[in-house]
Amino acid sequence: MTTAIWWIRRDLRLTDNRALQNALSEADQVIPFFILDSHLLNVEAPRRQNFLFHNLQLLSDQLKAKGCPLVVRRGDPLAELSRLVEESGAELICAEADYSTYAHKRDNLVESKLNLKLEEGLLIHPPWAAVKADGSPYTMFTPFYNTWLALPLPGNPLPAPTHLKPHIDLRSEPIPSATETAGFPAGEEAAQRHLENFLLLSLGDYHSQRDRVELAATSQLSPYLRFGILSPRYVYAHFRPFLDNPLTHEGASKWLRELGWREFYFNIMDAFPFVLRCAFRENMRDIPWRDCPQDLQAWQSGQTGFPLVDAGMRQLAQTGWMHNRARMVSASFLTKDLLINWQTGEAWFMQQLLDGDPASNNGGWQWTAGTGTDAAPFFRIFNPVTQSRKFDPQGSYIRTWLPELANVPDNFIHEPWKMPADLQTSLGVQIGADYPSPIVDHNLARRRALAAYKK
DNA sequence: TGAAATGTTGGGGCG
DNA sequence: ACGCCCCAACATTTC
Repeated sequence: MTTAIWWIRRDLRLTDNRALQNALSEADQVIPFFILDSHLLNVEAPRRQNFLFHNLQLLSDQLKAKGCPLVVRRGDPLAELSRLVEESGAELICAEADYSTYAHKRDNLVESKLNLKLEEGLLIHPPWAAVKADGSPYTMFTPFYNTWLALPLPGNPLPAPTHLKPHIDLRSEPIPSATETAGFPAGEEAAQRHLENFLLLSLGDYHSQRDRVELAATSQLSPYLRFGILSPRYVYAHFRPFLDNPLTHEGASKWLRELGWREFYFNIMDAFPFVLRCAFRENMRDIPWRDCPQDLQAWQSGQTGFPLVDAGMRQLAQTGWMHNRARMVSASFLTKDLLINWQTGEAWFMQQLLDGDPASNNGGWQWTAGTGTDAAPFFRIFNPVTQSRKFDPQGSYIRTWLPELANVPDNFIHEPWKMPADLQTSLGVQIGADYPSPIVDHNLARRRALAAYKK
C-alpha cells in the first residue's frame, strides 16, 4: 500500500489537475492536503482569502462526497508536510508548479527535504517554453506571442477522477468560514458555467466590445484562473472551437492574446524576478515621483473628480474587480496625472483585487508606467475625459458607480465640473461638495509628467 | 492597448 | 474672376 500527498496550493479543482493525476497514478491512496500557510495568510488580501476559503470549502465537499476527505493544517509548509509524511507514511508529494519568488523558495526547500514532484498546470505552456532562438527569454510581447502560439498544443485536459480511495483518518483543521463573492460564484462547476456563458454569449463580439467598460463583454475569468478553479488548458480546450469558427474567430483570436499576456508576464516574472521589486528598465528607476498622501487617498477612494477614474476605483473597492480598460485609465492617472510611483498603485491593486496575481498585476503596472518590458512609451498619457467618451459613451458605467452623478445629463457626464452653476443647483449636485472638483488639471499634469519622465 | 501639436488641403465667404 | 482668410477635416510628427 503506497500513499501520495496531493498538496493543493493554487489548483483548487479536480478537473485537469496533473498533480492529482500524478498522485493517483503513482500511489494506491491519495491524501488531498491544504496548508493554511502562515506566510500567505499574512500577505494575502482578505478578499482573496475569503474567495480561496469559499472555493476550498466546495472542493472539500466534493472530496468528502468521493470518500476522500481534504486534510487541512495550519502553519509552515515544510513543517506541516514533514508531519503529515510521518503520520501517513506517504512516499510522494505531488503539487502544481508555481513561479513567484516565494513559491520557488518554498518549493525548493521542500524538494530538498522531501520527495516533491511538481507538475505544470498554472499556464498552458510553462515559463521558458517560448524562448528566443538562443534560448534567452523574450522581453517583447509580440515575438513572444508568435512563438508561444506555434508551440505544440498541450493536449486534452484531464477529466476529473471518478473514483478516489479513502485514506486513513487524519486530523484536519476547519476551513475558515467564507461569504459569497458577488459576480463570482465559487466552485469548479460554477466556474465552468461562467466560462461557457462567456464563450457562447460574448466571445464573438469580444474584439469590438471588450473596451466598453459598461458592458460585461470581457471573460471575467481572472479570479478563477488566479486560484486554479479552472486550468488554462481546460479553458483553451473549450475555447478552441470558437477560434476555428469564422463567425467567432475575430473575437476569439483577440481574446487568446489576452491569455497570451497572462503567460507572457509569468515568463517575465520567472526570468526577471527583480521586476517585483523595481522597474524592469534601468533608466526608469529614478523618476522623481511625488509623495502626496491626499492625492493617493483621493485616487484610492474614487474621489479624483474624473468620473471614469473614480467609477473604476469604486468598482474595485466595492467588488474586487475592475474592467481592464478602467484599470489602464486609473493606472495611467495615478502614474502620469498624479505622478505617484506605480509601485504604490501596484500594492493597492494587490490589496483590493480578487484576481490579484503578482505576475499580471506587476506586468500591467509596469506597462502603464512605461517602466517595463514592451511597455507603453512614457509619453502615452491617457486623457481621462477622452477615454470616458470613447469607452463609456452614455456614461452608464459612471452612473452605476457614482450614484451622485446619476442625474447628470449625457453632455456633462464625462466632465461634470463644466456644468453651469444653475444646472448644478437644479440637479441638486454641487461639484466640489457632492462630487469633487478635479484634483488636477489634466493638461498641466500631462506636461508635468512628460518633464519628470524626460529626466 | 494615445493624445497634443503641427502641417496640409480644400471648400466657401467675401472684398 | 481672383486672392485672401477662415476653418473644418484629415495627415503627420512629436511628446
